[in-house]
Amino acid sequence: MPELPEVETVRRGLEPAMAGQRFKNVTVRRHDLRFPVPADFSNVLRGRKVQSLTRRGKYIVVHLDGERGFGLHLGMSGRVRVFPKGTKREKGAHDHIIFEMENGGVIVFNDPRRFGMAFLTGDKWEDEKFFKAMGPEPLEDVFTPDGLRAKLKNKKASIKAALLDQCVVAGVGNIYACEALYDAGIHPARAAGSLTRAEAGKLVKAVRAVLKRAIEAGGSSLRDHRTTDGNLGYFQHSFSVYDREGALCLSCSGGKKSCKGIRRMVQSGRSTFYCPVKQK
DNA sequence: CACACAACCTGTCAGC
DNA sequence: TGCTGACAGGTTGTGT
Repeated sequence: MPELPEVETVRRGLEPAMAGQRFKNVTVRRHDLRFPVPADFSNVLRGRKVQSLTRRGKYIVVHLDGERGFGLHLGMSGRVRVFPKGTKREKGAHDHIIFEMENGGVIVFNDPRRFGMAFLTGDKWEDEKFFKAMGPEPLEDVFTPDGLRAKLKNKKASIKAALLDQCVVAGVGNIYACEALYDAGIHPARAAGSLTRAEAGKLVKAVRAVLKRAIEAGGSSLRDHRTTDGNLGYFQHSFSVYDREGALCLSCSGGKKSCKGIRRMVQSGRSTFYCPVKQK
């Protein structure tokens, strides 16, 4: 479920439920996520007030009053569900962390595959190892064609693989890498270092546009993506190429070009979808 | 160093 | 209906 747009959607759903509130109790039902949840996680949070929530790449960072804070990552299958006071909380088989707030609200972190993470941060959360080497936020001004080009310089790996590298740009995952390359008209197998200045410009624009659209749509993603109130995201109906092998893309269905449709290939172990006519 | 790939773990879906 | 295998949004560690 979770690339940048989904994580941002979760952050927005979490904000009203957490910000300004104190943790009454935090229960870690399983510590064995991608990394062990710190043994003192609950104790550090209990009684503390949440100041604000930010997102960095695919991570959510919760800032506590005073010092410290904590981070969450949804992995592949993580979900966060908010149950305001008075709502009935259905229990799930993979509810790993339960945050009970002083106002009676309950927030549940659920993650079947347990690729997700929960960790404590110091006062300077940016110093955390997860954020140290992370690339620019794609929706901020720091993400520029020249900056991107500099990162890709001399890279022999494919541009698709490079986009998945969180050091190159933060928050882009498999779906939006495919979608952005399609938008920019760039073939996913191109060597990353071979992009021209103009192509880097197109790609920056495309990444931004695709992510923004997805956030506006309430976080996409796959059939089972849910927002914090349990509703389905609905961007899944508007992918251009992702998971559309064999179909004609918008640009080919309109014209008279002979195109056999969207193709699927595997790059560094992940599915890539692309249109061989539009993407060069 | 840079890159490709396996591993982590569970659920779902297509095919037989 | 039930079984098996392929595959799934991410990240890290290992091996070439």
